[in-house]
Amino acid sequence: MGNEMKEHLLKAARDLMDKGGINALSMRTLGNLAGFSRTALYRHFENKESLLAAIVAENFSQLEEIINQAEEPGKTPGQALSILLTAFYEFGIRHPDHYRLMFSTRWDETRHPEIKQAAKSMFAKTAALVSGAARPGLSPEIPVQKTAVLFAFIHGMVELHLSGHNEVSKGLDDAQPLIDLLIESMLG
Amino acid sequence: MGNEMKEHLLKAARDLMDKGGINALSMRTLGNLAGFSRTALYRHFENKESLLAAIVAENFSQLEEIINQAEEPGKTPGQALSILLTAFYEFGIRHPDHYRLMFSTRWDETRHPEIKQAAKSMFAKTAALVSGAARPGLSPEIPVQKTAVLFAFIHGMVELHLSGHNEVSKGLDDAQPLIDLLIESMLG
DNA sequence: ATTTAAAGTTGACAGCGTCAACATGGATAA
DNA sequence: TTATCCATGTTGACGCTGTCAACTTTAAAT
Repeated sequence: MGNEMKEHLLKAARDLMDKGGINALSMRTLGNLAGFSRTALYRHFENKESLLAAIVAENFSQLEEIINQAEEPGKTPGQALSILLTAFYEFGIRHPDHYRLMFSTRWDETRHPEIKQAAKSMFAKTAALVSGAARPGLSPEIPVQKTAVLFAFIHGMVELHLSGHNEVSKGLDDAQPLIDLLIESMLG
Repeated sequence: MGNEMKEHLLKAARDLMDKGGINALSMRTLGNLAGFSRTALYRHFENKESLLAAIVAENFSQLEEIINQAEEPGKTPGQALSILLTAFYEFGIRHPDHYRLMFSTRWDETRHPEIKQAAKSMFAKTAALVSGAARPGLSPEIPVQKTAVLFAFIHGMVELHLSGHNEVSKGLDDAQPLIDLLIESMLG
């Protein structure tokens, strides 16, 4: 089964990244770590980009699952949004290299449609929550705009943290008040 | 004068980046483009990281200048904030590789203190505007938190745009309403 | 004028992604 | 059963990268 081999390679690639970051992941060392020669992977992945794309696709599934699990019943839309954004932020903090691979890379939409679709799906889920919190009679594009603001905010929070540029929030404990402040401002 | 040579090299480095992006900037081609041999630069910059750090330091000065120029008299703090964030966003859109170098890279605070200080200076300037818009008697840490939210938001907007992950705002025209929506929500 | 230090050059090393040529083995077709 | 073919894996090679060591040249300082 070729799929078995692919999964084996993806697992080994994750081990390399977990140990030494994105720079430790080279096609040659990956081949060796997996117990093959330097170029054996090229029978299973066209090139490094497609290997990374496969990892990213897995990550998006994982992130979507985390977000779904964070959903608890009996919450107001505002509380649900807070939980969602917090889970998103925590994912970024805990998996820096994977997060950057997912969101700081330009994934060609035509070459990697699964990735773009996963991102859109997450956006839609968030937009639904925002719409649920909107007062009836509100202009229909407003929730989409608010969702975009929330997404840009939480993504910026993660990126600033990962690059050490965040002068205020040093971790999740500091980020939580900012998340809630924004949600209150936008939905209150 | 060694400084002359440094400036010449930095100028050539910018030309390389402008023409072919960050990947086109290699020490070897830079040396050749500047009219020297492969390794001549190493007499002026310790390594590639310190060369990039010098470029980034220049960029921060440039960005600060742009932001200062965007300041117009006779504006409310909300309007001034909108202008500031818009100028920041536009800078990121117009200089993708430089922006990523500035904000998507972990610049060691002890090794490159100028860079960290430039970022803090920008943050402080923004915080002053937010404080100016705050109603008197407000808890003093609230403006700082609001500033952090605004900064994360605008940075996220740029990053999402640069990586093609922004499902809503495709450019400045689409970003402007989001910027103003957030400012109204936070300061209104 | 002699010493010294800065600046520039060439050769080399280890690493990278990736291609071409070749070997091997197992499934498939005759 | 035998012959063919294709998927898989290996080795060698190319051109690229950052960077160091050794050497030469140039200019300044004593």
